[in-house]
Amino acid sequence: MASLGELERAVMDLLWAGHEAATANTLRDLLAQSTRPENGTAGHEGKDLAVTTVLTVLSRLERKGLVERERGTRPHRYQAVSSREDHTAELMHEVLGSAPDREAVLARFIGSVTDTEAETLRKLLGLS
Amino acid sequence: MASLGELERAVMDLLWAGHEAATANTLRDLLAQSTRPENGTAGHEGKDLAVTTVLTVLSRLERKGLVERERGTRPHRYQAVSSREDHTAELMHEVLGSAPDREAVLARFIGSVTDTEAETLRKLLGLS
DNA sequence: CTGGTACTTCTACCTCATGTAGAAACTATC
DNA sequence: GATAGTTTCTACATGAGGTAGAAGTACCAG
Repeated sequence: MASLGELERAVMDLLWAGHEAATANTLRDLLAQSTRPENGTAGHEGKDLAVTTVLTVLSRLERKGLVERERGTRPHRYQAVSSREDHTAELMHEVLGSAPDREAVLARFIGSVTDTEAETLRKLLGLS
Repeated sequence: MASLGELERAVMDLLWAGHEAATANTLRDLLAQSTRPENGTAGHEGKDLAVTTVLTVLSRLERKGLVERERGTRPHRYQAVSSREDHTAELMHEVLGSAPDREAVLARFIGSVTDTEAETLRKLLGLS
């Protein structure tokens, strides 16, 4: 249950930006941002979607457990449940988890990581 | 372009088994195996699918670049393009690749790996 | 060579996820 | 209470994946 659609991902990108800034976005916020072309990442740039479209997507993301919605306030506030990094790492674990031979997979995985990243990993594992 | 359906995965499981044994499977082989209940992993256990169903799935897997088909021989022979481990590792890279802050993701990822696996990683990284 | 059997290709249908949005219900405010 | 913004419900279109029939193709037995 991992994959996101294009629009879903775009919305998550906005929410993840808010997550870093510890901001809970309202629907209006999101719409404003999505129209702004600077938001390259957000894909769907300036596509001028209907309000309800974004709402629907937010509901679906909520159902998927990726978004939390504050229903108390009047314009509801939406926020990503976890950071983009956490989410991605979790995804990686999901992918890895389905493998019978996890260690073999890890070996391959490590094999094709950039040098910088290998260095980072060494540090994290207390190797240097 | 990563995800596989349930049946697609089941078929890949069979083909991956063949990959280890360097065997190119025919349709008949696959059908025989899929009916065999020992093949827990294969899911879809003994579901007795129509021949064409499996063929269709194989075609789709071929289109996705996961399966290679020898068209020369009469019963065509099918085989996984890469091992399950390679494929999984590649998937992990795909997931990681979409992240802007790869190193942060790796940090989280490493944080939730079993001790044994951490040890494996140390070995792998120590050598390179 | 000829028919039957096995194999392959084409086409099709169903369901579900996702993108998209209108209609209606709701709420705060003037 | 009318109005404008917000939220919910409902709905349709498209594409992926599961499933398989019908028809075409190839190969062996006789």
